[in-house]
Amino acid sequence: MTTPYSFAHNAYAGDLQSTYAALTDGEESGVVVNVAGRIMLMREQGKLAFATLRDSTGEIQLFALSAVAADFENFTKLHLGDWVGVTGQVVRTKRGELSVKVESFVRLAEALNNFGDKWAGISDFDLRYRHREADLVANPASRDALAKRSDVIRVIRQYLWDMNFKEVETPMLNAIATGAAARPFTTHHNALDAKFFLRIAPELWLKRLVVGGFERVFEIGRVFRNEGISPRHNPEFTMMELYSAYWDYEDMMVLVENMVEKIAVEILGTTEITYQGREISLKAPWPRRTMAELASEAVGEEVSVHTDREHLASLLRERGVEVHASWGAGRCLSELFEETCEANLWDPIYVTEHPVEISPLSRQSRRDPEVTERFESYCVGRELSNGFSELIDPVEQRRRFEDQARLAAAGDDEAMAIDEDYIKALEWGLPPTAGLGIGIDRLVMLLTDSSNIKEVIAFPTLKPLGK
RNA sequence: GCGCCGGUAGCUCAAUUGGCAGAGCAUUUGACUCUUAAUCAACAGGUUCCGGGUUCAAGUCCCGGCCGGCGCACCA
Repeated sequence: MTTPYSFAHNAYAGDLQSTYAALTDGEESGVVVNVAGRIMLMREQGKLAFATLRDSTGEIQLFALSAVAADFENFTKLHLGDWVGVTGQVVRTKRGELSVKVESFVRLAEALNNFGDKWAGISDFDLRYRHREADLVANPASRDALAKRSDVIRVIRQYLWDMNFKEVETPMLNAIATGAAARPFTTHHNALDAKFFLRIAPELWLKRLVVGGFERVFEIGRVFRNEGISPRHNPEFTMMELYSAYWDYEDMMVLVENMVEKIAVEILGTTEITYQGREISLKAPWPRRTMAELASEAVGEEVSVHTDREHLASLLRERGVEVHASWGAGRCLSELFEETCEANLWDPIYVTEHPVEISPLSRQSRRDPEVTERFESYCVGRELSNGFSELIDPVEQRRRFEDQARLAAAGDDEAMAIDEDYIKALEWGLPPTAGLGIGIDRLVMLLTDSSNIKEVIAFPTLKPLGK
């Protein structure tokens, strides 16, 4: 059976539903339209047939009468899932369903596979993720999550464009993987006969653009981290990073809470949301607490980056954490915070003043040189964003990289690699700048009440099927 | 990577203690001029994820493997 190469489509289901909302039962509009989409349901009744047509805007009923529709016999032989183009008058049936009264139709494509049970859809995770196209047809929640993801990114872009941020793109293929603490994927360039790493963060490139005079930049793009897959981790995920010259971390915290509030209001119409059955308010401003304060409250005694390292280590061991020899007081404090506090941070909160030891790209605090002007926002027990006043001093940056190199030498395969080109860039002068990173996938999970990151990624990473 | 759980018709799911592998939907055929997951009747549909083993007998028990979910580890 040959199928057409195009269809003179001129109407959408959603538009028809609103335009003809006032059409009364049994009334005919006199308007003929061409609609197209997928047949989702079919109800035959002798010389009548009703079908439910779905397009990208919604659904509308097709009403076929053998006396009116050309080729009525074949209309009733359409399969669920077939794509059709239909020409007919907009009417409302006697029983009140807005319909296109079929005058002629053409099958645009045949569905050889079905889309699961018409009531239960497709629920098998393996099938849903390996054949997401079928999942999207079968499951409204899947369509909704990916549509909201698109909306989130649109709102972020508009928000930042309105603030004169420029959207830029930086390399994904890098000679060294840096800008974050993570193991990279490796690949090879044949013509250059060179080893490359897929980026783990765009951070350093973006700051080099600030050095070059782009005072406000952002990038939304994929980053790759060679780590385990879990309900909250996909090996490739989408990071939004932005940098603004002349800002410090407090300015950046204001941006984050306002932007997230704006996203929630634009997309959900409210800042009051439910995640996995628990209420959360995303309303700005969010509380700000230092890591040392939160850790102190949790352990019931005053601890900070100035606490004796061995004492912090013993507090960790009491809690069953294995303490590595390379960890200083800063790393110990951070681990203590993660062990005792992180999972309990349900409503949005900023955790600030991370130790220098675990923040190799952050600028030291004006208050205390052992901690940095860094923040992480937490929500539903997870990190939502990470930002800081950027370290702009090339000499100090080199010292920090050298500390990282020592960690790497001690066996930490996630320690940051030294980037000479970045140090050279800082020597040309990075103005006071604040930076931010937000994991888009996790933000979308929050806004779509998704418990698994795969739900908000069109084609999540799956293990290839063995033979 | 480790632990727990799961995989039965195209889809959603049953199958008692180890005892003939089933239903609904989809598909096919037939009936039906206002249906709404239409209804009714009939036909057909199986490597019970794969490979071994125990047993008179395995979807069910044992071993190994594959894929997935959840937890841990790693991390954002």
